[in-house]
Amino acid sequence: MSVQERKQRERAERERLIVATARELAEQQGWDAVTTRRLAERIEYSQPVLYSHFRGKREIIGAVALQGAAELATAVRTATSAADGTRARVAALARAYLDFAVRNPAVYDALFQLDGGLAYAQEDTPEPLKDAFAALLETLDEVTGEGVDPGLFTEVFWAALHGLATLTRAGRLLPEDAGPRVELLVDRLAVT
Amino acid sequence: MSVQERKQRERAERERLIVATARELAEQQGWDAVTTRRLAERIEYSQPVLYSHFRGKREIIGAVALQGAAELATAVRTATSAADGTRARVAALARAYLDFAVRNPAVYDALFQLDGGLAYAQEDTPEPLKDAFAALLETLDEVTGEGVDPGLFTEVFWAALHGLATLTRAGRLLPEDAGPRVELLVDRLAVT
DNA sequence: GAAGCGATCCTAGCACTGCTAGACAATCGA
DNA sequence: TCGATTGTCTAGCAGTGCTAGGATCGCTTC
Repeated sequence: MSVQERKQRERAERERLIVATARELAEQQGWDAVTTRRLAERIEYSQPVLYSHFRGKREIIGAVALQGAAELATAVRTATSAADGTRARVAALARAYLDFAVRNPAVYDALFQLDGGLAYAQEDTPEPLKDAFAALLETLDEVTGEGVDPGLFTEVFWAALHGLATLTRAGRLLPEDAGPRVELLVDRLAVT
Repeated sequence: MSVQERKQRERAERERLIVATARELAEQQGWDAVTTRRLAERIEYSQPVLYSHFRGKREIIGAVALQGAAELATAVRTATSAADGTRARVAALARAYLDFAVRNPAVYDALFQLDGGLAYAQEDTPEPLKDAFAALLETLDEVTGEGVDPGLFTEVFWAALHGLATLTRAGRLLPEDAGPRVELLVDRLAVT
């Protein structure tokens, strides 16, 4: 049995290598540069090997997205837990979220921009995605305000952050005023 | 000279046909289905003809985007001018914007999601894009609040709308609660 | 230790993409 | 009517995601 176990281990290791390499390549040169040929070459296997691990490129993007969701949740929780006071916590959340988008553009794309074949806002939504949303909700729950559903409020707040992140990165908004924009958003949306 | 004029007219007409066909095809089957071959076939010319009008596919997307920007501006202005009262005007703006995104997904993508080779938030930004932003600013100026730059406020409000539009359309938010989300956004962001 | 068998991987190829060079034909001015 | 110019098309390039089929390797059994 140990032979099979070793093989399984090696297979899992190679799968990790594929995802890590795809992510690395995407962060370096954008997702357009992540072709199956280039990816195969980098992991030093032939193209079809990729398809023995994933159904296709889409699923590879999905794998990167799940990894990113977990990291995003961690980043948000770390930032909020280090902040004192309600207002500061929400501001920290917003900054951490936008910071993540700036620092990991390819991962952010995989999560929210590209089609990774993942289910969102449904029962069969993968746990990391649900948890990332939960990480936002934990802090935003405090500032939802009376008579408003915390889930709904979180969605709106998240959408605003997402809008800022994507429009800035696509050159639709100049990055210079990013700071004041976040301050304005927090001051207005959050009830403290 | 009239011969040349006729030719110019015919050329311009064909260019309109290309843009209109690209838009139609994109709305029907998504931008992925808009290949240069399919597009050429639909306008009943060969592929290279496209390249005598546009540098490439990107520029065709850009042309659709400019068309969309003008329509978006009109839609927003029509909606706001029909509303009575500040609060109602802002709500009408938000609904008109989101409605435009839902009704013209491909055009919305061309404007804010895809690369149409256009300059945004700069001096050489095409007029229709500037004007679409101006259409938002005209109404949002009223509810900016003291001590806040109207341009900055418009950017934030716009980003929030953009976030709602894209996340909803990408399946990240369920469309059911679209109404309450807009109400919440307007109530919180706008100072009335 | 050898033989057979199954899992694993690669070569080669399909149908498609955006884009372009060069041949060809139609139209214009002289 | 002739030459030149403009316009259009055919054919092809390099690249894409993905897959069928054969070859090779390593494990298991005798």
